[in-house]
Amino acid sequence: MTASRALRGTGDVSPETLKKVRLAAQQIGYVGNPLAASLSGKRSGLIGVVVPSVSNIVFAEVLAGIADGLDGSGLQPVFGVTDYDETREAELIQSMLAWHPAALIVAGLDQPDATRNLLQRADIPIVQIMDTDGDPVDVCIGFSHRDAGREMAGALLARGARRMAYIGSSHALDTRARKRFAGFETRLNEAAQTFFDIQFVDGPSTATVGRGLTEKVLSDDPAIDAIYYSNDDLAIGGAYHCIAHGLSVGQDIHLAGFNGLEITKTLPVGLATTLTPRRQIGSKSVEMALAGLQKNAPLGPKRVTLQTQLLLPD
Amino acid sequence: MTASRALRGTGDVSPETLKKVRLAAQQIGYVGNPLAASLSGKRSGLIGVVVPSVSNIVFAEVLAGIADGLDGSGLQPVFGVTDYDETREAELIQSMLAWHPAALIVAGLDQPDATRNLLQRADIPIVQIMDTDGDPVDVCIGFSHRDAGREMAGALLARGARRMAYIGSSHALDTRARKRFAGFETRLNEAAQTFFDIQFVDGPSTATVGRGLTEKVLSDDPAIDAIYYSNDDLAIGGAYHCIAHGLSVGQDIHLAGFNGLEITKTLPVGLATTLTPRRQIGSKSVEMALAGLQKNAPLGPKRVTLQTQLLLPD
DNA sequence: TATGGTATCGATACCGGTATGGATACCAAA
DNA sequence: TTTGGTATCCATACCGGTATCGATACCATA
Repeated sequence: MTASRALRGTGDVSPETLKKVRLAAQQIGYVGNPLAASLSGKRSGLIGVVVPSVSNIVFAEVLAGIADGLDGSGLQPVFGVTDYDETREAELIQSMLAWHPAALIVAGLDQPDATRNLLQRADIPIVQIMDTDGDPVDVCIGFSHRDAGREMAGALLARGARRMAYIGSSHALDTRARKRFAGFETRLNEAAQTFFDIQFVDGPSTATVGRGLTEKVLSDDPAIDAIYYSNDDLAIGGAYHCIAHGLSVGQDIHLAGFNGLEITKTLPVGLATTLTPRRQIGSKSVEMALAGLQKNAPLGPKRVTLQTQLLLPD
Repeated sequence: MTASRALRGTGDVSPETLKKVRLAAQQIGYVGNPLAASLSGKRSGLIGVVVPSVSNIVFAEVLAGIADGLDGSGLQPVFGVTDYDETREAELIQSMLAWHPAALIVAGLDQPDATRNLLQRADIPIVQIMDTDGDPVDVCIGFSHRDAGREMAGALLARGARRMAYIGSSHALDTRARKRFAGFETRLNEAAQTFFDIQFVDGPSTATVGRGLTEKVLSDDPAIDAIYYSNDDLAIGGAYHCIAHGLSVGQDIHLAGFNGLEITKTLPVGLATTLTPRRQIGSKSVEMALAGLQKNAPLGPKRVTLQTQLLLPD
């Protein structure tokens, strides 16, 4: 018992005993068993992370941020991938909770009620990330997709675009893309405009798909002068189409993506996009989770909204 | 005890008892505590994953493959990110092992001896991934970077390239990039050739950096007729430079990357690249780990080499 | 000297499962 | 009837820590 206290740095151990214990531990190469510690103590050493995808660079960067934020905390991240499947998400959360994690980080605010209840009952900090348009179970951090969509619409209108099309993920799957769409459309309506074409992607959003749909949209209606894509991958495909067909982006047509991927920065044609603080969301979400563990600490804000940054070509 | 056996499906439970137990469990909403199970039984429910980076899409896809392969196995993946830092890697592996995971998946074959010993002593399946040029601690799955480099060199030579440059990650950090470089160079030497310029990237490999270094290489020596990049991100930057400057890729200059990222497929200029089976490495590595857990199972191969695929523009 | 307080330490009881080796019951064979 | 085997079930002892509380020693104060 004294040894346990000594190694953990909990009080009630004399300096000399502490030294002796440390030395002994060193010599026999003692390594604590966090499994046992988690089972015994109230505090568990695991933190659950549930994201819809990792092969998407956006969530990968969130994971990176989480790993970063967790550095030195002594917590190990356990992750699960839902593949945008609500059933799978519920199962995953179930099985994560069974491990009695110290906290849970979950992407999105729009879980079905059953899942929300599950989270609520868990009685650990629940940090919902990537979105702030809605009510968190506990706390959330991210940004407003609705505002991002609306802002981009405004920017395109300001550039003189009048005949716009949308190319994006299926709304059933990606609720955040839907919110951007809604925000964008609202702004259009305010300007007495509307989408002239809407193309939904089913399957993964890749440049290849984006290029194909861009071609389709423009051949169906060559007068289209702006396309809003639900993400940069698709938009890059659109840019490739324009490059290949000699269309002058910024003149003939405006392209707008979302995320502000590094690769859009050097693209030889101007792409509008919204830079999202993904990595920061990851690391901050950890901070919020950790803060939630301090039982006496002042309750932080329920909702942390980070700024996105509109990136427009010259 | 009987309940434990019933729920786990271990034998020695009568059909009726089994039914009763299941029903009762259902009714009280019993969820087992894998923490306790892992502490008690010899088998743990965690599997460790150590990768150098997740914000790199390549490793992100490996994680996706791992999550995929783990689906239904009842194991939870715990991950750690080393940031290409050997010290950090050793620490991470240490702390993962403290959790007594069922198996460990680690990127790379070239850990320092101390780390290898650590792994060796763990007495669980250790699956090293992404590389097969070397000796695994236990088993490994991946492909030969040396061969990939050599193959690409051959392809560029066959296309008539004679004055080649290399742009890539620092060799100190990325041992696999170094192996590709070495393979490439060996092939060049066989053809009595050598690199005319070598530019090392420090910091992350991005399209922006690739574009900048490409500009530098070509302005230093406009006669360069092929550039081998250590990955597609850099190569895409090179492609952007060429597009922006009206260089005819495939004629004036050949560009070769590595990984076969989706986005290179629709790039409006022809980029040579090597498609790597990242996702498959992830899922197969899980299979190998799981196989290693079956104590009586026939010992699988120590080294599984997957095929890469050379993708050349028309 | 008696009393009370503080610092330090250790015995004990869990945390929630699983491995193990009986105990029990029932049936068939001797 | 006795013996032995099989199918089930359960009591017990851990797994490796931590929470809790009592024991001890030592010092200062009355």
